[in-house]
Amino acid sequence: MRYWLFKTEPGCFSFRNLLECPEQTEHWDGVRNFQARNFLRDEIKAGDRVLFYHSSIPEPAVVGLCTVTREGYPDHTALNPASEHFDPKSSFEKPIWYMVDIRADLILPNEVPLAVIREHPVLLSMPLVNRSRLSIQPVTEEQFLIITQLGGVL
DNA sequence: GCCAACGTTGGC
DNA sequence: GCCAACGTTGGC
Repeated sequence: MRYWLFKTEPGCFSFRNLLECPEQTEHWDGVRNFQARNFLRDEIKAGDRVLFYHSSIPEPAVVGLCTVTREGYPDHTALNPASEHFDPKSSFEKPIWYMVDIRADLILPNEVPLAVIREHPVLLSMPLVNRSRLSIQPVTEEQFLIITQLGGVL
Protein backbone atom coordinates (compact mmCIF):
# COMPACT_ATOMS: atom_id res chain seq x y z
CA MET A 1 0.00 0.00 0.00
CA ARG A 2 1.22 3.46 -0.85
CA TYR A 3 0.39 7.01 0.19
CA TRP A 4 -0.48 10.04 -1.93
CA LEU A 5 -1.54 13.65 -1.74
CA PHE A 6 -4.30 14.92 -4.06
CA LYS A 7 -4.64 18.65 -4.53
CA THR A 8 -7.78 20.56 -5.38
CA GLU A 9 -9.14 24.06 -5.28
CA PRO A 10 -12.07 23.87 -2.85
CA GLY A 11 -13.98 26.41 -4.95
CA CYS A 12 -13.90 23.80 -7.72
CA PHE A 13 -14.24 20.58 -5.72
CA SER A 14 -13.85 20.40 -1.94
CA PHE A 15 -13.58 17.66 0.66
CA ARG A 16 -17.10 18.59 1.74
CA ASN A 17 -18.27 17.96 -1.84
CA LEU A 18 -16.68 14.51 -1.66
CA LEU A 19 -18.40 13.76 1.66
CA GLU A 20 -21.71 14.67 0.06
CA CYS A 21 -21.26 12.25 -2.87
CA PRO A 22 -23.21 8.99 -2.87
CA GLU A 23 -21.11 6.42 -0.96
CA GLN A 24 -18.70 9.35 -0.50
CA THR A 25 -17.04 8.11 -3.69
CA GLU A 26 -16.06 10.14 -6.71
CA HIS A 27 -14.02 9.91 -9.90
CA TRP A 28 -10.77 11.86 -9.73
CA ASP A 29 -10.82 13.09 -13.32
CA GLY A 30 -9.56 16.09 -15.26
CA VAL A 31 -5.86 15.68 -14.44
CA ARG A 32 -3.94 17.01 -17.48
CA ASN A 33 -0.31 16.83 -16.42
CA PHE A 34 1.87 13.95 -17.62
CA GLN A 35 3.73 13.34 -14.38
CA ALA A 36 0.47 13.21 -12.43
CA ARG A 37 -1.04 11.06 -15.20
CA ASN A 38 1.77 8.52 -14.82
CA PHE A 39 0.99 8.17 -11.12
CA LEU A 40 -2.72 7.72 -11.88
CA ARG A 41 -2.16 5.22 -14.69
CA ASP A 42 0.74 3.17 -13.34
CA GLU A 43 1.23 3.48 -9.61
CA ILE A 44 -1.92 4.29 -7.68
CA LYS A 45 -3.74 1.14 -6.57
CA ALA A 46 -7.01 0.33 -4.81
CA GLY A 47 -6.47 0.55 -1.08
CA ASP A 48 -3.83 3.28 -1.26
CA ARG A 49 -4.37 6.13 1.19
CA VAL A 50 -4.76 9.75 0.14
CA LEU A 51 -4.24 13.08 1.87
CA PHE A 52 -6.82 15.55 0.51
CA TYR A 53 -5.34 19.04 0.15
CA HIS A 54 -7.03 22.39 -0.48
CA SER A 55 -4.98 24.88 -2.54
CA SER A 56 -5.33 28.47 -3.73
CA ILE A 57 -7.03 29.71 -0.58
CA PRO A 58 -5.77 31.99 2.22
CA GLU A 59 -4.64 29.03 4.34
CA PRO A 60 -3.90 26.04 2.11
CA ALA A 61 -4.07 22.80 4.13
CA VAL A 62 -4.52 19.05 4.27
CA VAL A 63 -8.16 18.68 5.31
CA GLY A 64 -9.14 15.04 5.04
CA LEU A 65 -8.24 11.40 4.44
CA CYS A 66 -9.39 9.19 1.57
CA THR A 67 -8.89 5.72 0.17
CA VAL A 68 -8.47 4.78 -3.48
CA THR A 69 -11.36 2.49 -4.49
CA ARG A 70 -10.49 1.93 -8.16
CA GLU A 71 -7.07 2.04 -9.80
CA GLY A 72 -6.30 3.98 -12.97
CA TYR A 73 -8.62 3.75 -15.98
CA PRO A 74 -9.11 6.06 -18.99
CA ASP A 75 -10.52 9.51 -18.21
CA HIS A 76 -13.61 9.72 -20.41
CA THR A 77 -13.95 13.49 -19.91
CA ALA A 78 -11.04 13.83 -22.38
CA LEU A 79 -13.31 12.37 -25.09
CA ASN A 80 -16.26 14.67 -24.42
CA PRO A 81 -16.15 17.87 -26.52
CA ALA A 82 -18.54 19.50 -24.06
CA SER A 83 -16.17 18.93 -21.15
CA GLU A 84 -13.76 21.62 -20.07
CA HIS A 85 -11.19 18.80 -19.87
CA PHE A 86 -11.73 17.71 -23.49
CA ASP A 87 -8.52 16.78 -25.33
CA PRO A 88 -8.85 16.22 -29.09
CA LYS A 89 -5.57 14.28 -29.11
CA SER A 90 -7.06 11.57 -26.89
CA SER A 91 -9.24 8.74 -28.24
CA PHE A 92 -11.13 5.68 -27.01
CA GLU A 93 -8.52 3.41 -28.64
CA LYS A 94 -5.52 5.41 -27.42
CA PRO A 95 -6.44 7.24 -24.22
CA ILE A 96 -3.92 9.80 -23.00
CA TRP A 97 -5.43 10.69 -19.65
CA TYR A 98 -6.37 8.52 -16.69
CA MET A 99 -8.38 8.79 -13.51
CA VAL A 100 -8.98 6.83 -10.31
CA ASP A 101 -11.90 6.68 -7.88
CA ILE A 102 -11.54 7.75 -4.25
CA ARG A 103 -13.72 7.51 -1.17
CA ALA A 104 -13.70 9.97 1.73
CA ASP A 105 -12.70 8.36 5.03
CA LEU A 106 -12.73 11.22 7.50
CA ILE A 107 -12.37 14.93 7.87
CA LEU A 108 -9.31 15.82 9.96
CA PRO A 109 -10.31 17.22 13.37
CA ASN A 110 -7.54 19.79 12.87
CA GLU A 111 -6.58 20.68 9.32
CA VAL A 112 -2.83 20.73 8.73
CA PRO A 113 -1.80 24.01 7.07
CA LEU A 114 1.01 24.31 4.56
CA ALA A 115 2.74 26.71 6.96
CA VAL A 116 3.04 23.87 9.50
CA ILE A 117 4.24 21.42 6.85
CA ARG A 118 6.97 23.86 5.77
CA GLU A 119 8.34 24.05 9.30
CA HIS A 120 8.45 20.32 10.01
CA PRO A 121 11.84 18.68 9.40
CA VAL A 122 10.30 15.54 7.86
CA LEU A 123 7.41 17.16 5.99
CA LEU A 124 9.68 19.83 4.53
CA SER A 125 10.79 17.43 1.81
CA MET A 126 7.27 16.88 0.49
CA PRO A 127 6.85 17.99 -3.15
CA LEU A 128 4.10 20.26 -1.86
CA VAL A 129 6.75 22.59 -0.47
CA ASN A 130 8.58 23.42 -3.69
CA ARG A 131 6.70 21.52 -6.41
CA SER A 132 3.35 22.88 -5.46
CA ARG A 133 2.04 22.70 -9.01
CA LEU A 134 2.09 18.90 -9.12
CA SER A 135 -1.50 17.91 -8.37
CA ILE A 136 -0.85 14.23 -7.52
CA GLN A 137 2.15 13.61 -5.30
CA PRO A 138 3.66 10.58 -3.57
CA VAL A 139 3.89 10.74 0.23
CA THR A 140 6.04 8.53 2.45
CA GLU A 141 4.44 6.43 5.18
CA GLU A 142 6.26 8.51 7.79
CA GLN A 143 4.93 11.74 6.31
CA PHE A 144 1.42 10.32 6.13
CA LEU A 145 1.51 9.25 9.78
CA ILE A 146 2.89 12.60 10.96
CA ILE A 147 0.18 14.51 9.11
CA THR A 148 -2.61 12.31 10.45
CA GLN A 149 -1.24 12.82 13.98
CA LEU A 150 -0.95 16.59 13.51
CA GLY A 151 -4.48 16.44 12.14
CA GLY A 152 -5.76 15.00 15.39
CA VAL A 153 -6.33 11.40 14.31
CA LEU A 154 -5.28 8.90 16.95
C1' DG B 1 0.70 42.16 -7.52
C1' DC B 2 4.75 39.58 -7.48
C1' DC B 3 7.59 35.64 -7.87
C1' DA B 4 9.04 30.62 -8.30
C1' DA B 5 8.65 26.69 -10.84
C1' DC B 6 7.10 24.50 -14.39
C1' DG B 7 4.80 23.24 -18.99
C1' DT B 8 3.91 24.47 -23.76
C1' DT B 9 4.69 26.42 -28.19
C1' DG B 10 7.14 27.65 -32.06
C1' DG B 11 11.36 29.08 -34.61
C1' DC B 12 15.43 27.27 -36.23
C1' DG C 1 16.92 18.70 -30.41
C1' DC C 2 17.54 23.18 -28.42
C1' DC C 3 16.14 27.39 -26.67
C1' DA C 4 13.43 31.69 -26.00
C1' DA C 5 9.13 33.44 -25.05
C1' DC C 6 4.99 32.97 -23.07
C1' DG C 7 1.28 30.96 -20.16
C1' DT C 8 -0.30 28.72 -15.84
C1' DT C 9 -0.48 27.39 -11.06
C1' DG C 10 -0.06 28.41 -6.49
C1' DG C 11 1.89 30.70 -2.41
C1' DC C 12 2.46 34.86 -0.20
